Amino acid sequence: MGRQPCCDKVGLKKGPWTAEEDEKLARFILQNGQCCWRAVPKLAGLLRCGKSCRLRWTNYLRPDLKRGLLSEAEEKLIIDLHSQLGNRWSKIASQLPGRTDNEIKNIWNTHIKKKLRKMGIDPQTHKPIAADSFSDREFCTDEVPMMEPHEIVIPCCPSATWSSSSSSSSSDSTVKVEEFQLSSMEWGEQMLFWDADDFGGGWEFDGGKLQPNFELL
DNA sequence: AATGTCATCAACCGCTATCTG
DNA sequence: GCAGATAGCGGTTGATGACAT
Repeated sequence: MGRQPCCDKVGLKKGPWTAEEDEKLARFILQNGQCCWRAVPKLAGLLRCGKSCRLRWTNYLRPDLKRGLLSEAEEKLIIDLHSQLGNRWSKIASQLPGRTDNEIKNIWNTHIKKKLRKMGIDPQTHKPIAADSFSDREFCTDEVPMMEPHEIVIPCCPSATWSSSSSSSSSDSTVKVEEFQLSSMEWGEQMLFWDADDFGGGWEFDGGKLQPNFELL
């Protein structure tokens, strides 16, 4: 028998969303709220499966989404949470208002992993990579010295401060940054970012096209 | 200018968890 | 308790743009 596919694949559109589709979906959700994703495409007049609609809304159309680069504090929080939670992206995302699990996953895989490796930290275990195996190419996590999770410290930029929303910060970490030669970290890289408070608004329909009306205050 | 390579990110796929009858 | 339906999650892929040669 086998389970039914999440949606009838025949005649359904795949691939990138058009502005028109975005408008239909956003308008529908804003008017009716989020419920019963399976029914959404039909009711909103979309040739997409409910799953695709949910993803599009969650990752792109939601008005409360932050856009732009991550702040240093957000990046540190992600690293900290990842050391505690592992690849539980949705759990991590729930601690970062305005960020999606997909976004965090992408940022982790493209930026943070590299940064940690560069720092000599294994991104999966959050443990220092053994000196001989740390040759900026291939890493063997089996050879790293054992270290308890509570001993891990996320090196931080001296000027960085935790926002009040960073409830689960690593403030109780005890290992000195210098012990792992991490003091020359690159956290100081200039990162421009927009804070949620920098925006006033969300989406609006302008001339039949869905437009973000985020205005820098 | 043309081509190749790499980085990024939106979107899809398949699996699991949860809900409902 | 069971089975089917649905939602949600995490891994992976593919399109695209930026950069290097």
